[in-house]
Amino acid sequence: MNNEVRVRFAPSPTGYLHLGSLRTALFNYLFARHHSGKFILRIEDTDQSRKVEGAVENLINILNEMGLNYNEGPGVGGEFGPYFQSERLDIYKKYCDELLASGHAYYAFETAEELDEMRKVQQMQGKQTMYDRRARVLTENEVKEKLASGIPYVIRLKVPMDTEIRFTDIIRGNVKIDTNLVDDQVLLKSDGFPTYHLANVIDDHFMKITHIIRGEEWLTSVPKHIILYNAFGWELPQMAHVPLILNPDKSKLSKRQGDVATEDYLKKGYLKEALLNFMTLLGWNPGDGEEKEIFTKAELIEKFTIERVNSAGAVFNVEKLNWMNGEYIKNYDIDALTELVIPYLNAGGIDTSDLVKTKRVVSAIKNYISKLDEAAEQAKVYYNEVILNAEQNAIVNSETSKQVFALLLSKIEQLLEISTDNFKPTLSEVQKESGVKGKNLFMPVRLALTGEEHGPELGLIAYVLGKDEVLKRLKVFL
RNA sequence: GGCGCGUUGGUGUAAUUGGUUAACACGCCGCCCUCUCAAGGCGGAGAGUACGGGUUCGAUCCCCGUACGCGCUACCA
Repeated sequence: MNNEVRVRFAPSPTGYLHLGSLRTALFNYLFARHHSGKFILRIEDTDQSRKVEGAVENLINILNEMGLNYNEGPGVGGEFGPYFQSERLDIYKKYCDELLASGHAYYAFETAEELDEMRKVQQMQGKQTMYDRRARVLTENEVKEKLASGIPYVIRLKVPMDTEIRFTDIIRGNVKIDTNLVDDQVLLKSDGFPTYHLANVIDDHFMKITHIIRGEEWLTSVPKHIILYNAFGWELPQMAHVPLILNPDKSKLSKRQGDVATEDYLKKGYLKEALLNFMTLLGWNPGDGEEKEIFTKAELIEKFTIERVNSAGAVFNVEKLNWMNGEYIKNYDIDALTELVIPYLNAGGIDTSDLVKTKRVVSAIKNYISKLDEAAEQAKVYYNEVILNAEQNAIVNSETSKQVFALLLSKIEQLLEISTDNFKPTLSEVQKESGVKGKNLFMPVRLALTGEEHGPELGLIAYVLGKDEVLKRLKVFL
């Protein structure tokens, strides 16, 4: 139990689940399950100015919908809560005071305007913009006075000078950064809330996180965290910074260039299994020359290791997602698929009250769609009323067409039921006996049954319509 | 600008960790199937591993430099 793996997904509630976050959550989840460890959800809601109504609920819903169930966190509890940072303010305060007392942090009183001014000057001088650590020289009495007079303050980290922080990232290997380049980060804001850095370190420690798996954008702030761990005398968890997901132009995946919210993809009819499979393979592969690409969640859990996560960013390729989603649709259990497809058919104005027919339709279209929102368009042909234009009427009313219809009719009447297999042979018989073949044979039948010149193979159409409906439609043109 | 990270066909990834005709998938093109649009089957083009130097009998793989891309550089996460 002592060596139990504990990882966390710690999003700030922005209102939707970004695909990049989804993948981070996914990697954490797979890692935890692979090691029979715990997957924890912690909400990083320390930025009061960015609060979004309902964001947390939405986040939890999507996580659950995606099947990334967490062992501890909002709603499920756990012995290391609370799991909202906004409910842990007293903890941060306490440890910040400790830092102050041990000389690892200090008070600073600059206003936002003063800091802006400072940066502007630095910029003009061509210097690096960072806090000039001016408050470090304040005497104890000066600090006391300012505090007493009620001037707003922040607490900053006292970064040790002239040294180098080295650490090992599971994905990136050894990284080193000169501390002179590390900012005296604000730890506690003037509103009493902690910044990410402070809250993160404290929470990870008390929640006994063993592995920090998060986005690459955090890599450069690791030194700040290490300084904090050292100041507290706490053991550093292992770290793995996963690569970013990119737009086709290689910039960080953004709203401007398409959908980035997981819920948008779900809405369009990407199956969660496919999305999970695809996202996992973006920047990871099982190695060993494995050529398979379709994996069940259980397989992913079994094979997943963070060591094999790539270090380079990966372009999000929707085309491939479409293909993979199509594969999942083709192989999905038909009853389950039908259930999933029904809302999309209804949205397209298709009446699905006849479940038997609906299921036939779904089995007919599943090979032809790559996402569920294409279902209605594909299914339309099976619900069409047959309305023909002049040209099409001429085809249907030709001498040979009438002959074909009559023959076909008599043969179908003898069939017990039309199946996907027996319709084509029946047509072949008609061909032999009537001498009509090719387009002259098929097109009239297609038009009579669907009113369309294009569409799926006739066997499929006849099967979906069923014997009675086929007969009915043929009789119209006799 | 500074610092950090990265770089294998258009895209996602392989390559028994220094010895392969650099492989697979998506996409693209062609053929077959065929009444049509697809699907499916078969095949093809496409990288000499960003570039330049090393180390080595031998580098996709190790080292250095350059270029390019991305990230960070907030009292946001």
